[in-house]
Amino acid sequence: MREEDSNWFSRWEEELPSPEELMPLSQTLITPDLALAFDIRNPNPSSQPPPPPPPPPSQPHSAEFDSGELGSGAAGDEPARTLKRPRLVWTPQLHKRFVDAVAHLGIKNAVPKTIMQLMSVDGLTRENVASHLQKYRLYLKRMQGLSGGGGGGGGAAALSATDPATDHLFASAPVPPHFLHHGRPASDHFLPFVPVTLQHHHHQQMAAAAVAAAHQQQQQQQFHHRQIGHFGSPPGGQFEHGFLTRQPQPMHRMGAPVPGQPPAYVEDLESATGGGGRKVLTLFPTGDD
DNA sequence: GTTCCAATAT
DNA sequence: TATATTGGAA
Repeated sequence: MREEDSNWFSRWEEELPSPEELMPLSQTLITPDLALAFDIRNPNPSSQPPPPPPPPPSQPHSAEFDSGELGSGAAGDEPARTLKRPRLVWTPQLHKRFVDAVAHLGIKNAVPKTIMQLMSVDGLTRENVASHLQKYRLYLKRMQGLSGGGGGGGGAAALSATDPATDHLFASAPVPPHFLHHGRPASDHFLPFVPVTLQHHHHQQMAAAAVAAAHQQQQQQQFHHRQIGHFGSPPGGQFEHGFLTRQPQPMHRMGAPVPGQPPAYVEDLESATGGGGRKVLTLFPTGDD
């Protein structure tokens, strides 16, 4: 049934590559390195955490981060390098950005490094993406397998056929149809991100205040909100984070004729996609569930 | 030398 | 289970 297929396309076309949708996302992961280097802690545990991370000139004490303790072992000397980061939790938002990046790049160029660059998530490493990509590919392959059966047209069949318990995360993001069909770059010839038009916005800061529970515009999917142990999360306080999206790193490419450098995306507010509800994108659940 | 990818480990 | 880490290959 081609009709269903085309239907898919239509849907995705709308849902997918909107540069605007892609760019504004601002995720922030604080790496232990940076956290330590900048001494990020809880400057204002009272109510509003408006202060971005200005250069913290003074530091009374290290917060729960290092503080000494647990001296046994070889930890306590040079924390900065070779530090193990906490496991990255792939939130639906993060995954969405991941999928969008892959969709824009096309399967050919969708390799960890490129994906990571386009995602522009601070703290995200190539390994993180690679690992996720591996699993994502398996997911796609699986879907290909059963979408070929006579069931019904891909989407619906795939959705119902896949076990929600097996891949809820993946089910939360739209899957570019061409992924399932053939390896072809989504970009025919025009698609390297459009350097978002600068939007003059006097944003002061975007520290997430961690508010309402997370409900996206996505389909009716349910997620398990789980508390994750993150980096500088005070065990009894609120989380603090909110930073800058990763900036283009001064890296010189070696023969990579792919899309030009990831333009420095300007931060921007995300406008709801017709839903009407504006949502604050926060990295972690507030635990207010 | 770097990055990808699949397998394997935690 | 989900993610990290490893090791071989391009």
